[in-house]
Amino acid sequence: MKAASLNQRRDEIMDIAVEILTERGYRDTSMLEVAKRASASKETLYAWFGDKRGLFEAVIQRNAQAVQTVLAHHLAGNAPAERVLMAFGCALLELLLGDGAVAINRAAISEARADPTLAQTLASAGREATLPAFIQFLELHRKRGVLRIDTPSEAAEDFLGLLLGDTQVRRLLGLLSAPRKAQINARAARATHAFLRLYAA
Amino acid sequence: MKAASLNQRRDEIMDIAVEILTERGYRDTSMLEVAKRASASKETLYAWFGDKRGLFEAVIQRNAQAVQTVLAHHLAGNAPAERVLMAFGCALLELLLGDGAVAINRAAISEARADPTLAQTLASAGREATLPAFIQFLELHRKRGVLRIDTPSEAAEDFLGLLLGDTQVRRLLGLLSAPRKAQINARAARATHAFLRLYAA
DNA sequence: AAAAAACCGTACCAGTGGGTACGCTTGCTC
DNA sequence: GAGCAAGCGTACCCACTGGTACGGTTTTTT
Repeated sequence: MKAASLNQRRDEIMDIAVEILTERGYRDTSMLEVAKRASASKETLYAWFGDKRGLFEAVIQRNAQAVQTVLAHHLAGNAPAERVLMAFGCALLELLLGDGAVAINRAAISEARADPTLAQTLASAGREATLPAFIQFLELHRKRGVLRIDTPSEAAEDFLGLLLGDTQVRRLLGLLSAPRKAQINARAARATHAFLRLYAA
Repeated sequence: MKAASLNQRRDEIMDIAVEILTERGYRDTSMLEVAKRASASKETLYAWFGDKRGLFEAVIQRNAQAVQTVLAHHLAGNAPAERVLMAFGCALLELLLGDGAVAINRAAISEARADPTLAQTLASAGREATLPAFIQFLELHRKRGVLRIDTPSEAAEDFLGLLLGDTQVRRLLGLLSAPRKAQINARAARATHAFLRLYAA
C-alpha cells in the first residue's frame, strides 16, 4: 500500500498544481505556493518532479492520458455514425474547453518559445494520440458506404473546425467562460449535422 | 514634420517590440531590451506608453487596425461570393498565422489571467471589428439568393472553423511554422468549397 | 544664438521566484 | 524499540526585471 498512497500523493500534488495554474497562470504559479498548499516542501517537489517544467509536464501527461481514454471509448463502440459523432463531439468540447484544459493549453502556449517541451508533450499525448482513432473511425464508415470521404484526415479536421469554430481560441483568450452542457450539446449537434451534410453518402 | 517623425519613431519602437516579442515571448521581453535595440531610453518608453502593458496594448491596436483595413477591403467589393470568400480566407489565414500575429496572440493568452486587458483589446480591435462586416457580406448574398443561410453569425463561424480547423491552436503551440502561400491557398480553397457545399442556394 | 524641451544612457531600488542546503520530525522497516 | 529513510519547514543564494531618478546631450523653439 506504500506505492498506492505514493501515487495518491502525486495525484494530490498535481491536482493542486492545476488548481493554482488555473488561478494564476504558468509564470505566476510559484513552486513555493504549490508546496505550501499541498503541505509539502519545495525540496520534495524538486526531488519528485525535477523542476517546475517537470511538474507541469507530468500534469500534462496525466491529463492527456485521461482525455485519451475517454475519447477512445466513445469511438470504440459500434453505434451509428451520427450518434458517435455527437458523443465524440460533446466529449471533446467538454474536455477541451474545461477550466483545467484551458489552463494547461495556456501554459503550453505561453512557454512555446522559452520551452517548447510542454507543447510537444501536449501534442503527442493529446492530439497525436486521439486523432488517428478518429480517422480510423471515419475510414470504417467510408468502407461501410455511410460516408463519402476522399481524405479522412482532412475530413477529420473539418469536423474539428466545425465543432470548435474559433471558440477554443476565444476561450484561451479568456473571452468566454466554460460552456454549459446545453451549449456543448448544441455545438456538437450543429457540427455533426453540418459534417453529415458535407460527407454523408 | 515634427508629428510625422514622432509617429514614425513610435512605429519603429513598436516594430522592435513585436520583433522581440516574437523571439522571446511576453514575459521574457524586457523593457530594457526594447529600449536598447531601439536606441531609446527606458524612461522614454515609460513616458510614451505608460508601462509594459501599455506598450503592447498599443502594438495590438496598431496591428488590429492594419488587419481590419485589409479584410474590410476584401469584403467591400462586388465580386461573386466564391471569389470574395477565397480572397478573404487567404487574407485571414495570412494575417492570423503570421509570426507577428502569433506572437501577439500568445502574449494575450499568457496574460489572460494576470491581465485580461490585452486579450480584451485584441478582441475588440480584431474579431469584433471584422466579424460584423463578414456577417453583413453573408447577409447580402443571402438576400441576393446566392446563399441559403438561417443564421449568418453561425454560418460565419462555420466558415472560420472550416478555414482554420485546429491550425491556429497548433500554430500557437509552436507545432507549426508560418504557412507558405501555396498552403494558404489550398486551405482557403477547401474551406470555400466546403462552405459553398453547405450553404449555396 | 539662447533658452527650453525632449531624450539618451546609466545607475538605482525593491520585489520576486527558481533552485539548493540543512535541521528536525514523522513513520516505516527490521 | 531502534535505526533509517522520507519528508516538512525554513532560510538562503542568485539573477533578473519593472519602474524611477538624474545628469549630460541633442534638438527644437523663439
